[in-house]
Amino acid sequence: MPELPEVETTLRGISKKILNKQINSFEPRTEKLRWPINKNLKKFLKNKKVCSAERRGKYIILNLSKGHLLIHLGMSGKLRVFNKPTEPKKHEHWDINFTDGWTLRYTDIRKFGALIKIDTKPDQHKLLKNLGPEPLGNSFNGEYLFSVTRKKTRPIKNLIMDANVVTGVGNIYANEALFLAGIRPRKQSRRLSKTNCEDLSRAIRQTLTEAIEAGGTTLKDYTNASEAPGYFKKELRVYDRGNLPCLTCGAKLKLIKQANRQTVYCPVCQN
DNA sequence: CTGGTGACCTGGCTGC
DNA sequence: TGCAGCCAGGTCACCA
Repeated sequence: MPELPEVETTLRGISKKILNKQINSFEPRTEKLRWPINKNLKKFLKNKKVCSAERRGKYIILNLSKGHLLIHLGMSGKLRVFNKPTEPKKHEHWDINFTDGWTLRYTDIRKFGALIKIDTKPDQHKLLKNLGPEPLGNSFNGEYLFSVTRKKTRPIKNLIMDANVVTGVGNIYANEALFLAGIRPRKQSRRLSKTNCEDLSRAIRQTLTEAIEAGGTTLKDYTNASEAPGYFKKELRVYDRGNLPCLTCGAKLKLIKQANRQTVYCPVCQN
């Protein structure tokens, strides 16, 4: 579910509601999500203040008065902040309760998300230290993409979905960006021209930016921190449209399986 | 080093 | 209706 725009939308939704608040208690209701939840986390979080919140790729980092908390939403995770504690339902795996009565609650049907305490500098954590540049940042551009595609034999879609090449581009937006750039997903990375790389980096930036402005994509059940759906779905041109006509030329969109993921492209518009 | 695959987990949908 | 089988937005760990 959550790709970069959904994570960004979530972060914006929770930030102002939790900033500068002090943590009263942490209540886990599961032993583990993707990894076991650190047993010292209750103690670690007690009385800590949330100084700032930021995003790195699809990770949310809460910077505390001492230490950091790393949150990943996996495939189905959601964060919500509310001030009237309700009885936690199934799949609502943890709460961070603040001293003013507000609660940050995590819901995740598939338990692919993560909650990790970090004592050192976050960017040196093994999950973060190898991440590629932010697709919306200045260091991600055609020149960068050109340099990392040289000598790479793997398909370009696999490459841009590799978080160590560029972080935050998931399946939906990889499909969309490749369509926008007119490049076939299976094209070998090293075969991309300089122009291809410039088009693709621009397409990735544009796709993500538009999705953030729309509040993320809602496919099945994504909602933002206020439980509102995202409105980007109506903007999707290829994802989830296999065998339907291309919105540009009318040709039947190809649906293939690539790297175990649904991949859709237009055989006419993309080369 | 590079690249491909399995695994994690649950629910929803399809088709028999 | 029931149920087996397949699929899903992510990505780490492991293997060749």
